[in-house]
Amino acid sequence: MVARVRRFNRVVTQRVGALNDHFLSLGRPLGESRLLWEIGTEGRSVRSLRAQLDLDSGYLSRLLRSLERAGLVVTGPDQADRRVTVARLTQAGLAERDQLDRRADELAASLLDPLTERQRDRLVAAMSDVERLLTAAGVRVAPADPADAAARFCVGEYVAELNSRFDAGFDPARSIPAADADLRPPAGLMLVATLNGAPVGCGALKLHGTEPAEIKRMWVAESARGLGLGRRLLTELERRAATLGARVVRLETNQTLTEAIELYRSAGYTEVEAFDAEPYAHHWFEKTLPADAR
Amino acid sequence: MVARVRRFNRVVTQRVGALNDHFLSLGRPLGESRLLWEIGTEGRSVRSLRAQLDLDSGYLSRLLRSLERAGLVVTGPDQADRRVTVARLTQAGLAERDQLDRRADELAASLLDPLTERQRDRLVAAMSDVERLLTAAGVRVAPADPADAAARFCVGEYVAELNSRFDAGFDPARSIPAADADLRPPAGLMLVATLNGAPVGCGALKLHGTEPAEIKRMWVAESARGLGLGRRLLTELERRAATLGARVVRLETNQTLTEAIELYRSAGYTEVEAFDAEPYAHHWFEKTLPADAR
DNA sequence: ATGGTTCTCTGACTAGCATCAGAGAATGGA
DNA sequence: TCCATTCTCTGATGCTAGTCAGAGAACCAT
Repeated sequence: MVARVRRFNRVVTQRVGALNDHFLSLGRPLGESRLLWEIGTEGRSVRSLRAQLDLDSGYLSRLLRSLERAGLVVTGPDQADRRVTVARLTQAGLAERDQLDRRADELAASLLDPLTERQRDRLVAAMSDVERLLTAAGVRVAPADPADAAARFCVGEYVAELNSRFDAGFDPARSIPAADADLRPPAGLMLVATLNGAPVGCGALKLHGTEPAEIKRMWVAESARGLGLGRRLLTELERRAATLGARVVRLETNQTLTEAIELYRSAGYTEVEAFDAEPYAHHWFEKTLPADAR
Repeated sequence: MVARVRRFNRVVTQRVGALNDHFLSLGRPLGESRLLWEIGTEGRSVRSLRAQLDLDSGYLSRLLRSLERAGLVVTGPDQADRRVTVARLTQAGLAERDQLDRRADELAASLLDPLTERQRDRLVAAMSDVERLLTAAGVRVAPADPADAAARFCVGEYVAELNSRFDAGFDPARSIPAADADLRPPAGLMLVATLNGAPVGCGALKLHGTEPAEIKRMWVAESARGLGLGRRLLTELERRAATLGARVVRLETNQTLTEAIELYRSAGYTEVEAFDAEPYAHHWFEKTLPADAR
């Protein structure tokens, strides 16, 4: 299995990676081209570019200066926060970015070109699988403090989504509360999933000693669905609940969250009588954790 | 379709490419590590390294000098041709190469690690597909002179294979000859397929004006089977035969070449009476070229 | 207002990757 | 034997990528 992955790595870096770099440099250093691309049509703050491309601030500054000298970029202070510099593409910069776009299309087409129709279809299908699964493999799940920016972001998205999906909206003040302290060891814990540094999912646990633990705040970003992330978060929460003493985990959910309900059922949860008075819940589930996980 | 390929390129170069580079440099410049790897356990001539890695001779020399200084490599003149330098790994060099090997395994494992069993199986299956099809897309098919080294190599392999597969061996002297001149414009032509510079297949055409053209010397290297290369060569030969005036193409083959017979049938060839006295043939095929190809 | 923090920029520097020109040894064919 | 060619190496040189330290402006909480 590992040998197959290595073969894949070799072939792909040779055929795609090298070509990619070569195609995307239009007589310009690769770093500059990449930066030009990432600035995008709308312009971006230097701050966010630095975070995403993971570049040294001095280095990035120099790259920008070089693009500016070439007349492809203009920079200026951000209105809201004048420490922040915003970079925007000029007409010439936009034109060059378009050209990069076209080159990338050509590169992709050149990969497909020598193949028959059927081979192309199979290649594209296989590429989609690989891309999806590599993305899934790139998601990191780790405990986080509920007050962290990433955790806050996730919970905010979670609330917003419930509010848009529940028939009568969702007001967290009316729901059974889960304060930060409840989701922080030793009372509980919170897991946050990140992809390339951006938060894309979360899940939390309220512990009650050997009494059933409660699963809370299960959320997966729109962009990260179909990667099996919900199941991964759920499995990880169960594992941690078990090692922290729980023999049973339970949770409640709303009837509009059909994919979540499906997940719980397929993960071995069974529906039980209401065990609390959560006003937004229609279904209550619980699962006895396997003995070997405890 | 192109957009999907581009997504794939982005995700893969990010997750595989970058990691690859990072993993494979053990405190040593990437170029040196790669060179160390390519020298292999058996040692290689500087000449072949330069050809494969496509490096400047001065640059390569410097890299070798650096590895030599580090005690990982020894170089010496080749016995057969004392202009050529042969590089061999020392014990230390072999040990470092082993370590690179292990790192590459780790990298591959780290890609699979966060996934479930099922996801891994799917990922590996999709990777195999992508790898196979990208390899297929990397094969270049181009006309070549029958006297070129690559063409000679292919025909040599072709003869060797027939000799090993035919029940009574194969002696080209007893077969109907096809001299270089017959396979060179305007009398005919020869196509050679190469993968990363190495010849992996061939096919030839003997033209007879508007009379049926003959297909000869169809061969695909063991290592390049399953890529649809036989079909691609055949299609390309037919196309060229049509543009050069032929309305029909024909060929003869031996009963032991079952996959070739299958290819001809599925490509629309029908079996006909013997049209020549080729002693090694059991089946004679012909195909009328579609009018729009002429 | 003040002190700590955030953000960007400049200067100084290093390592790596690469190319070109030319020298010198070995080879092979006329 | 001689001349063209092949092969490798050294020297000179330039660009790219990236790091580190520190300065100065803007911001924010107190």
